[in-house]
Amino acid sequence: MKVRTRFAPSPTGYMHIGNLRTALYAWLFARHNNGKFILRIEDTDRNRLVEEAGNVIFRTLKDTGLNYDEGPDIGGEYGPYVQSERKEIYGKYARLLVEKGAAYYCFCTKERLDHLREQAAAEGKVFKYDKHCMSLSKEEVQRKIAAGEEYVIRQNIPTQGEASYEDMVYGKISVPMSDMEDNILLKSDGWPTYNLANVIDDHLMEITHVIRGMEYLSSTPKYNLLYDALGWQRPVYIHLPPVMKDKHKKLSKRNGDASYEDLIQKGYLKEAILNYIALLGWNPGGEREIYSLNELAEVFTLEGLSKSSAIFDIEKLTWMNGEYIRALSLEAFIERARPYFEQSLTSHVDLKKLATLIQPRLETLVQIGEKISFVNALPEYSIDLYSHKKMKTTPENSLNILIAARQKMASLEDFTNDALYSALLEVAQEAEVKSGRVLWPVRIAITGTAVTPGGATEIAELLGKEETLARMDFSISKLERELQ
RNA sequence: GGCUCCUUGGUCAAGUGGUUAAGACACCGCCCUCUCACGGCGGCUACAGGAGUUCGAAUCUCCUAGGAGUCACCA
Repeated sequence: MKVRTRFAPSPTGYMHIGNLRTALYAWLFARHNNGKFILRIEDTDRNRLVEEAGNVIFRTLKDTGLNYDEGPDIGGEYGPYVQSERKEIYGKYARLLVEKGAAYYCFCTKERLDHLREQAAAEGKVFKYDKHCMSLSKEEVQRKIAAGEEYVIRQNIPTQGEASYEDMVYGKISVPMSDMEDNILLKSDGWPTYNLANVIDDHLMEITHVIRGMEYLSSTPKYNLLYDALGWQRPVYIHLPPVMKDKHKKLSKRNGDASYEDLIQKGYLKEAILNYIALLGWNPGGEREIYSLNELAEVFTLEGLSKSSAIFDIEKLTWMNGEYIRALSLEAFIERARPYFEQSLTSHVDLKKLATLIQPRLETLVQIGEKISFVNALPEYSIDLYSHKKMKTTPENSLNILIAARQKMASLEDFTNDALYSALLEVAQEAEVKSGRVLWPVRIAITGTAVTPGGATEIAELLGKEETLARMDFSISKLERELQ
């Protein structure tokens, strides 16, 4: 059997991490099995459409490398791949279901339904449609339709027995028929509901494995009834546990910002995002955690899927992102980081040198700005920074050291890290103090920053001789002034 | 509330009757070290609770509790 999976989002907003993970798993399963991955847009709810949403889906899938073999914008032999372009198909099958007795026309008004609902609520019962219109004769139905009465088509669900199926992750699921309602298959506006459309499309598109969120776990038996009525083979079901924001809430764009695009905005690498969410609810068994997309496709199997929900942990993603950043070649890193450098760097320094210092110290790309601000200009700083207990430095004992260091540095032809380092060690020796007594003050003097990506000599090399000496001079006079 | 499902440390998780109950993130400590980070070493913390079955239960059964999903002319 040729595996065919699909990702079938409705274009009603942004794509968040839970959606992306569903797409990822469907993609991985298809790729692992040498099958096809299909994108289908489910836009039958004409009221909830969001203008840009379709494009966000296309863009995200392309950007992440979750390439689809068939889809709205690339076509395929099972198209169209947008439900709004398949309207007649659903109508046709809805009527076929009526003929087979698996569905029926319903003319009940909203008023009657609301009344029934209120009644049920008053009695403390769960509302369930009473199959009122099922008793209508064929003639009555014809007459009403001819008279232009609005109608829907409802699924006719047996009142007795149990409906069950085998889910690949949750195992056997069985639901009493009596708990299922005669859902609407075709709305009065002529559009199908998900209940009908997903079945028709998955079958017509020859989807073999339906991979989707577990919110469909208990309604799947109803869909199976439709497959059975039509004499179609049921697909294999793979329901996924949800990705949570915390113990109680599902991840949502509203109360967090875990959309894919938000994470990219925050400086996360797409590879890290994919890698992290792949492991949120699935694991390959071993201890390895870093996998490229293709490596994931190689090892992905259903056995690794878990049944329980998983909380999205930004901390771990952040760690993994750091791993990905560090694994980049210097060139690749500079390429990725360029926009951030351009945004926050105003002075001219050797980008390669800066990148070398910064790359191993980054967890996200946006941290670049804060980490390199001292490069642009010496910030306002307090001379308290010269105090460091472990280095045994104070503003007072730093002053003379800085003067000596400044003189030594000025005499250097070769203003590189190594040369600077040995020069400053000499200063320490001459003053008969430990290296930290000179390296710490120098770093503070030229950066005015407590924590910097690199030591005193690395930063001196980065800034260059002229700038370094200028900053030394400034800091020396600042100290002289403030120590009076 | 009915129905469906879930439950190993703060988080992700290995584990499928016999283990000192892995590993990772986070946190803490130490080491490395010109600050920080990286790296190395070590520590902390878990089988939701209770009954069974069994020589033996995180693993099997039942009950309880907690949680999630669903109960739309949304998907």
